[in-house]
Amino acid sequence: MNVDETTASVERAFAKPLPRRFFDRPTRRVARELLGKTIVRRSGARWRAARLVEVEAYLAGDPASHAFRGPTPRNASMFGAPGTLYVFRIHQVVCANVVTQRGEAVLLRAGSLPEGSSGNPSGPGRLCRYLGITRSDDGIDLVRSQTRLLDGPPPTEPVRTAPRVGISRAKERRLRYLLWGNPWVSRPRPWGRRPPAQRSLAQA
DNA sequence: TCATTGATTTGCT
DNA sequence: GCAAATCAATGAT
Repeated sequence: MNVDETTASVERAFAKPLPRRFFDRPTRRVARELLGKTIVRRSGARWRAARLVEVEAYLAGDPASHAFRGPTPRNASMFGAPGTLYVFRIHQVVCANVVTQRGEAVLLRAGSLPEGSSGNPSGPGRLCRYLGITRSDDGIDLVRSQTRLLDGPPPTEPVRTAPRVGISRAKERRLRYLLWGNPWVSRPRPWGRRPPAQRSLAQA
């Protein structure tokens, strides 16, 4: 889905979300392939969308995962069907994950804005704030609800991995996936002071 | 019931 | 770059 599309074409795309089998695959693969996909939230004729530019994988047996110690009231939706949304609160902020296989999920860390939209979806909390995701969205089905993931053209930027952000355990695992050079990737950005290529600025 | 901790963000130095 | 904000889920007592 592209940034300058009309509501009509959003509706068309909305009718064909990523199928459940997309999510029911090894989590790292889903994470990598979620880059460039678009998350859309619709309420009536209004909609908001972001093209994912940064995610993190949380795996079974992963001490950094909320599911590491098994199901609890908070993480229950991580054990739901593939394509379930897992929303949790951290400090004063909510973050959203896409459930893949049982007890595993992909944290949505940052997106880029459709042309003409304003907001700041650069960061897990900011992305949820931009999309209007709240705790009450925990457990919704991304295949059938008014919040969906839509396919799109493959990213032009290279996909790179990096250590995950803000965790205290399993810090060394490179389970953060991002579009290299994309200005919407949240901090810390793995490239330096300046963007690695002018070309990537066109992706904003 | 109590203490600890955190998949963040913001603002200040 | 670093620390404070701020609160509920979680695990320990």
